[in-house]
Amino acid sequence: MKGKQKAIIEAKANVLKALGHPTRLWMAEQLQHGEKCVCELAEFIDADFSTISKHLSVLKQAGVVTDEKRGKQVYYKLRVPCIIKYMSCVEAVIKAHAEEQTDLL
Amino acid sequence: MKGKQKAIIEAKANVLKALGHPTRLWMAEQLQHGEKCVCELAEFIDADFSTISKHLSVLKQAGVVTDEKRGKQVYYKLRVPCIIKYMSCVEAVIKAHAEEQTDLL
DNA sequence: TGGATATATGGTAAAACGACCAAATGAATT
DNA sequence: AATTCATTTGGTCGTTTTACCATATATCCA
Repeated sequence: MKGKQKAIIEAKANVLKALGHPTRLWMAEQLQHGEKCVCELAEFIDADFSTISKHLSVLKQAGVVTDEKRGKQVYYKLRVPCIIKYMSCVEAVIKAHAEEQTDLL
Repeated sequence: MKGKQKAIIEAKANVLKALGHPTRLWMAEQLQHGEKCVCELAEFIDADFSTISKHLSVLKQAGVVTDEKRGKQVYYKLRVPCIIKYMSCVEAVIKAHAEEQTDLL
């Protein structure tokens, strides 16, 4: 694989990897209808604030979200909202997979 | 978050995580137009056969691909092809992200 | 200015991951 | 039945991830 192709696929994998954690995926889904501040997200996540902050940082580094500080709070939003629309397809995967496993019983 | 919602989001994150590795993403992309056997994929990957096999196993466990043994060979295919169509959106993310970083210079 | 609030950063330990090697399996060929 | 080919599995080890705690930073309010 050539250098550029390789770089592209690595960048794409990085985006998917960033979304590949339950907490981060949940956060991204919460942002699909608009920005939220950290505290709004944190309200529903049972983890240390520092953990939440680091997850958001991973999403940001991958380019999935952008952040903006306003007053005391930092607001995050999806850079490209389609990233979450895709979830319907991901759901199709797990549904098909689950059905197959159920059929085994 | 309730048990079922939690399980769903974990399964979805698992799918994204499975695709969140350059080698595995590349493999999935190779399968977008139909099945391939392990040896066909391996031909272009510079890694041990056992490594390749384990990557395929991760994709399979996540439900992204299914496998079928025919003769001496094992053929893999995407369970739900849309999983790769989504990549255009992932690309939009990295493009937007890259542009922003370039603007900083 | 001092204190409270919101968020980020550094350190650390446990767990998960990824790559390799060696060995096992399973199907086809001799 | 023995050998070969395609793939998987088990073991090991260095690297990365994740979660927590403690501490820092930045903004607002009194």
